[in-house]
Amino acid sequence: MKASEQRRVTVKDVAEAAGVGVATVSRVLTGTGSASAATRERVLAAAARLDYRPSALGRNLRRRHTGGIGLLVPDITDTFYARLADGVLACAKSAGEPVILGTTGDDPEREAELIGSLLEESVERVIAVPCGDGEMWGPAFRAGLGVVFAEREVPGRNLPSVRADDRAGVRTAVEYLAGLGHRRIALLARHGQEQRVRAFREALAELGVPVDEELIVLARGTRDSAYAAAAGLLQRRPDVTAVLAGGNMLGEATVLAARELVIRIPRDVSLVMFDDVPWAELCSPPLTVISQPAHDIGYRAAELVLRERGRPRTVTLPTELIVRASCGPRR
Amino acid sequence: MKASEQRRVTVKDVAEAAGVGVATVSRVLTGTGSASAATRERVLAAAARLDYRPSALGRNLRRRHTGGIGLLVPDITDTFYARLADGVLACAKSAGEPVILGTTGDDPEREAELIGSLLEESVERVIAVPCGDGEMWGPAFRAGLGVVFAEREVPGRNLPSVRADDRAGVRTAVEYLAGLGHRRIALLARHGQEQRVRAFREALAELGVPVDEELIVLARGTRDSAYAAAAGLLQRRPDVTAVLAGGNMLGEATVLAARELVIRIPRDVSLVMFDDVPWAELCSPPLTVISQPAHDIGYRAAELVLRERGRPRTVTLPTELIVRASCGPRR
DNA sequence: ATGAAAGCGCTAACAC
DNA sequence: GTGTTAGCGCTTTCAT
Repeated sequence: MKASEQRRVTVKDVAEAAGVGVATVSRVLTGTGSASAATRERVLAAAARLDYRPSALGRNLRRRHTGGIGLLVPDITDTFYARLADGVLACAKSAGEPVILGTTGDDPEREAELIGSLLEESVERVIAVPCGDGEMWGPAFRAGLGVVFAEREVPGRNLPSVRADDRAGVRTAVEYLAGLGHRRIALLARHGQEQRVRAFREALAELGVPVDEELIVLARGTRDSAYAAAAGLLQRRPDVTAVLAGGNMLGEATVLAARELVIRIPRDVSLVMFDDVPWAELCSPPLTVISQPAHDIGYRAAELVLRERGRPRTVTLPTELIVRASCGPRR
Repeated sequence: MKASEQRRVTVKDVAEAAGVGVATVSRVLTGTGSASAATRERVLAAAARLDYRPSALGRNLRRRHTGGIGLLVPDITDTFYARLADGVLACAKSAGEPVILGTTGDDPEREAELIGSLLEESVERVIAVPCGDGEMWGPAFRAGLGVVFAEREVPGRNLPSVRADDRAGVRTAVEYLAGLGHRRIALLARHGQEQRVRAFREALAELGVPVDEELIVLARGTRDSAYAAAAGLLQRRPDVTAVLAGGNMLGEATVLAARELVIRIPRDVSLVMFDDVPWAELCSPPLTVISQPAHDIGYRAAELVLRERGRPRTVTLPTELIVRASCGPRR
């Protein structure tokens, strides 16, 4: 007998074995409706004896949706998103829901494709770090999809999202740097993090530091792009005295580029990195960072998408400045 | 009109719009059977006009299985597994299949739970980094699940798996260390990496270095456990002169523990870490590593599970010693 | 080449 | 309290 010929145990089998109708089995197993203690007992026993596992396929088709959660991140290789995913998984686990993971590579087209296949799978809840301007979310909403955005939000519409407090984080970093005497501060950010760019401009303005647009450089979410951005900045503007890297990959790229160009941190340039990662402490020099609760962002997003369908809430989580050794006074 | 009241466009709608039967629509869309060029045209046009998306639910129920791939890793926060997952995603994307991610935390019980829910979802292909002795895989095989193991394998049974060449990697590291004059070499490994432990003993034996069992310490797959293992080893045996960390988290823990105990690397102890990660180069000192093709492991595993059902193959990928600055001659 | 009809496994009306 | 029945959306014989 080949393994592939195994017939699946179904409600019908259980019903037969327990001497009841299929509906009763369904009721007992899902906890819906009522059943006498005696029958309940018999059904449970039969199910256990046959090692019955309800088919999610049948249930989902009937209910016309999947219980699962779609999770869309730019890059699972970036520890920030890995931690975020971990948070989502932790919450989904307690709800017993499967998580379907997709990576967008920060490409709106890929994002649209992924949304499409989630729709095909009848997934009705998704957590996403959106890229692009959010055009592609139209079909999703029309299909009744419950969406919670994480880390970033889509401009325009007012949609549920959970994010770190970028404004406060950037502001804290800039104030710290300015307090050390820095004036030519650069910002390295990813596309889609306009929030941080805005906050950066504001913080500078409030401190009376003129905004030099050439010192704000945007990168895509790949290591190569991050490196190019960092190296380009450092070469083009050797007068920068401090840089704020808007993410751990950007921070990594900055350290690498600086070494390559024999620019010493913090003697020649100070560095503050967004997102605390384990290696920040191991780095030479240990990096001063703005830590973000990546895990919590994921967890809260999952809570929102799971339990608060419809209520568009937006959650902002605090960041924290952790001073280590990558910043010094203005040279 | 509430969004949730949207009725899904079905084959029936398309059939009606195209003036044909549902069977024809199905045939045209799946590419099965035959249809005249004219009808094909009409069906395609109707489908496009109605923005029809076939429901995976219906199809899967009918076919009695899901196309998706289950992916089980110990910890998505560990960059090795994140890169592995990335490889799986890359391959799954080209096949258009969704990936369901679950984390086991290296806990056999959790692993069993996850296998169970994959079975409920009728997933028929899974890629897993197994933990435990593989008892829990029995039900999976009985259900006809196609499994490919990654990074580790389950002892006993001969099952498809793709792994880095641990034997060669460990051997290379040990030879390198021995060549530097080291004799009291410790190994930090994870449970489930018995392969590496065995290779370690063999390599030592071949070089005529006596095996000191106290110098082989096993940890669970968490940061805390890794730190405890590293710190414990370094404290208990201040005479060790070199350590081989069997994974990036173990390496991280070793650097941290060494700093805490004011043990200098490489002056006091040399360190070789399994798995090259971006921060290895940024670390102080830059870490000498045995690099592993994490992405490829995932990609190949996905290829195997997708295209080579049934043929139990086992793939071994090469590792490479990358010398940086964390090793020195025996003090 | 194409349509009608039979389910896949499940749940929710609806009867009793 | 419990059984019967009608689908959910799709693919696949089986006729035509």
